[in-house]
Amino acid sequence: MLNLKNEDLATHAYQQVREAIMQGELAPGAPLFEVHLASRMGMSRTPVREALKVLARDGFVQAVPARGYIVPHRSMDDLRDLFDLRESLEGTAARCAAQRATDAELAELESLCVRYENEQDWHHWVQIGTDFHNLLVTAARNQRLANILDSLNGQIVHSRRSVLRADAQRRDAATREHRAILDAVKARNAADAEARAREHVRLSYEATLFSYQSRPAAIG
Amino acid sequence: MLNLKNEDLATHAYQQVREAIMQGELAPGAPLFEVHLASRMGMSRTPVREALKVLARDGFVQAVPARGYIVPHRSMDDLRDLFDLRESLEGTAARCAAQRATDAELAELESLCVRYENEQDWHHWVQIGTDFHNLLVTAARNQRLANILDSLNGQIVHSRRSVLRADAQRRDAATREHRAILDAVKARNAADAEARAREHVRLSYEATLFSYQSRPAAIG
DNA sequence: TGCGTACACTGTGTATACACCAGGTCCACA
DNA sequence: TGTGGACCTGGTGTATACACAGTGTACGCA
Repeated sequence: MLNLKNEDLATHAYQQVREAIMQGELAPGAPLFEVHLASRMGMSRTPVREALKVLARDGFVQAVPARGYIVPHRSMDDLRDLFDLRESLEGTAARCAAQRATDAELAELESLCVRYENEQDWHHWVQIGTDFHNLLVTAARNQRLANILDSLNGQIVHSRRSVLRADAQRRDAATREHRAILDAVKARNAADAEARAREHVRLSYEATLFSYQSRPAAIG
Repeated sequence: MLNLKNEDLATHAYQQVREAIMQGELAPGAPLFEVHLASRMGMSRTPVREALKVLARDGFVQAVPARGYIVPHRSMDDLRDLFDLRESLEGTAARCAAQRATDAELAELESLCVRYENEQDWHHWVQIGTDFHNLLVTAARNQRLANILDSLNGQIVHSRRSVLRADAQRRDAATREHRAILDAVKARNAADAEARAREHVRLSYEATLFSYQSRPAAIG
């Protein structure tokens, strides 16, 4: 097959499958067949296989020995593991950002935070929150950290969205927590930035658990 | 090729290449060619490609767009990034272990720690230290965390070994630091366990930097 | 009717073929 | 002698062929 884009097919397959899982088009429990994915994306099995190997390493899909792959169900333990890691790593990101962010980045973070505080439309609000997090991680100047967080966040995007959609109190709290993180980062107070970021993740975990108790399907 | 072992060739290739890099048989800067690796390991390019893709994701090799892979040089920034992540994640591992380790694991950790404190042979001492770390991570009950730490540690095994070999004071300090971590874990004091583990990683980073200033080649 | 076996189907694991691309070399020609 | 371009070499990216494994089903036989 001719490669029309300036990007190899394996990368393309990785992004497509990952996106499909994150959007819920591929639901937990769904088996993933190389042939089907390949024909759906108009390529051969080879790049699809390579993409699936990496997705499995990241935790987006689960390898079933000699039987292929499935989209994994998220158990409560798995959710706990994901949030434990996020707490640790978002904390590190905030700490490093407090030490390393440029003034331009701080200004941009401030601007995002103000928009975050005032945005009414739910979809926009979620997007601004994501942009804020991403910029904070960029400011931490650690590409490995960014890659790991990107992968972890991709795996809980579902539960996060459904919690925030259902819980207005949590939205307000999240907004205040972002502000607290930013204030610490702007003050170049690394220890406080880390503590605030960790607290933020811990509280979202608690909200997620609470939401799960009332509506188990939300986790997915 | 017939698959004689009960393990697929891609997995085998992954382990072989990773091990070769960790042992220094493949030095930083060395180009990695699929064909050569494949013939060296007696398999075709296909499983080797898959292994390299995952190794690149882990950071063990560096993809050169359209030109293959090389064993990456570790810059000072890269070393800093690796240690920042380790500090965060070893801390989390210790915290979780303090909460979740079984009594049998605590007993085994104690036994390893005593052997660590008394071992004279350098190679054995390093091995016991590794076993101690691994058991601590196992006790944390978080497979993702274990995978990430395994990969990070694999990437700094060189500098760690060379620092410890050259610096007897650092060896003594590391021994005391392990003891402090274990005491906190045994006391089920999660916060203290995390703090001790982080301190341990921070101090090894400082020792590594110091070692680098006197003998730059040690980092590799 | 109930059970076991053979076989077709459908998937993965691996090898291989082929297109394409980058870099070096060598030769023709100014 | 210096230079430009054809071509060779050796690599990746992708498609495809083939071997093998697991599962469901249909059929034969007790």
